Amino acid sequence: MSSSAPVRTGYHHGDLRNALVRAAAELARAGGPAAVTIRAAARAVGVTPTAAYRHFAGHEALLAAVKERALEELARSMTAALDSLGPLDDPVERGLSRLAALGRGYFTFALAEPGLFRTAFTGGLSALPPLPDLDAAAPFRKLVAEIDNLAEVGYLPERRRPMAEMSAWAAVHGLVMLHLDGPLAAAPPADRELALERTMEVIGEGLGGTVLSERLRDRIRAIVRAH
Amino acid sequence: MSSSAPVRTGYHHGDLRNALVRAAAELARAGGPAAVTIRAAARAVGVTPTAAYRHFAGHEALLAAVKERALEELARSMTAALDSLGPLDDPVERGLSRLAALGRGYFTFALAEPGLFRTAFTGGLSALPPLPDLDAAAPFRKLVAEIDNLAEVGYLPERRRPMAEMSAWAAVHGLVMLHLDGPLAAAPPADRELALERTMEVIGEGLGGTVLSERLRDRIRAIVRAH
DNA sequence: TGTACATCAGTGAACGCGCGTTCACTGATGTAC
DNA sequence: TGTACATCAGTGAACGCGCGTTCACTGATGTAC
Repeated sequence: MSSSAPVRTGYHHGDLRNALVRAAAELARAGGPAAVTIRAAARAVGVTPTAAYRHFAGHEALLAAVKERALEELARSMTAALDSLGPLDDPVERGLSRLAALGRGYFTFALAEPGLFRTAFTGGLSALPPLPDLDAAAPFRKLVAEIDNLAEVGYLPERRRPMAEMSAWAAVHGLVMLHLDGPLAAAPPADRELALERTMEVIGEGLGGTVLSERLRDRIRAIVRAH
Repeated sequence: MSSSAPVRTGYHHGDLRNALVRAAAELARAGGPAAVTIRAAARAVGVTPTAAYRHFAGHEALLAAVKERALEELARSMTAALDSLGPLDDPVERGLSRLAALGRGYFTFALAEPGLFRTAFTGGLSALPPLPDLDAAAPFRKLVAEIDNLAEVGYLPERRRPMAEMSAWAAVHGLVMLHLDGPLAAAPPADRELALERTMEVIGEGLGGTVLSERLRDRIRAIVRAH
């Protein structure tokens, strides 16, 4: 009944750090970045705020831990979308499909878990490491891998390779913003799906500088639609 | 000397509402959305916080006024970029050039006035009206006009028209995010320019589903580079 | 195997902060006659 | 042209809020001998 009343055994918690991060992540899920406070997390765990300072330098450190967690969950959503793809022989078709799946996974997570998504990217995209070591962030690492593959496979000519991951990330991330609190927030579902579909097409064609075949476009559309 | 000491004549201000919005906008410029408070704005004008309540329902109303102002300034930056374009005869070349200029204007404003930009879009893109009446926001209105033109001119086939403005906005907005606090924030200027250039190319080619001629690509690149 | 003691992980009370907002008020302005 | 009075636009003091953070402390744990 009193699922909100935290029960704790004994004086020592044993795993307080993790418990606090977990609790803080739930706060973020429900209320976004502003809901992540040391006091609220401690309250949820059933511990004094002071106790949190044994495990975190301060509020900022707790928030950073939550952001990391949210980023991992985002990466999992992207992986899930990738895994739901059937096998494909043609390498270009396969590569473009995987790119579209990544975008779908990103988008789906953002709309399903706006609180976590917003928390991951509160204070801008500062949760992502600077350009040289972008691979440190799981979601970006996945994207870079697919873009690299698209280059190897010959779809992305060398001239078009630089910054291709930035354009792709930007388009999908921006589209999420448009949906989360923006003009598309209240749009009919059909419009929203169409917006994602068109954006993935634009990316697919724009990156390679290729006009996609009808068949390839259909594939992308199918992937984007199947959530 | 004491430029920060607000001097006021008489008991009645005469134009307090505007003075407060102006002051709040300066706070936003310097410190982003969090710096916009009723108390700080009143302080800057040299008036009691209570006085602000004669002109604004509360903090939210003041913030909304600042957002509006910031959006207008953004629109002006976009217009300026448009105006700096030379005359062009070929309608497609002209249309694509204008689209690129719009993107450049958006980008330039965001990087030059991060505080105002962040304030305009704090709480997501909620400063923008919902889809049906997007034209109410000046920056979006400009974008839609150019996309419409691209359709009229025959560059955007009917199938590709829907949501084209969303994809374009998303890509540029997302790219700005990547720069403002993201992985590109500390990147070398050459990389940052390249990212914008490539993104505008991807949009240009991806929207129309066309491979741009070498000449057209050069034009876009030139526009993006000339800030 | 028992005990002394250092160390670790919590408690409880309190602080200051700056904010948004409300209250009863007063000085300035303008309008009817 | 002067005056009474309604109205408007400010003042000044105070509230409560929830937060982050610090202090001196105490209960629990584990290790040396």
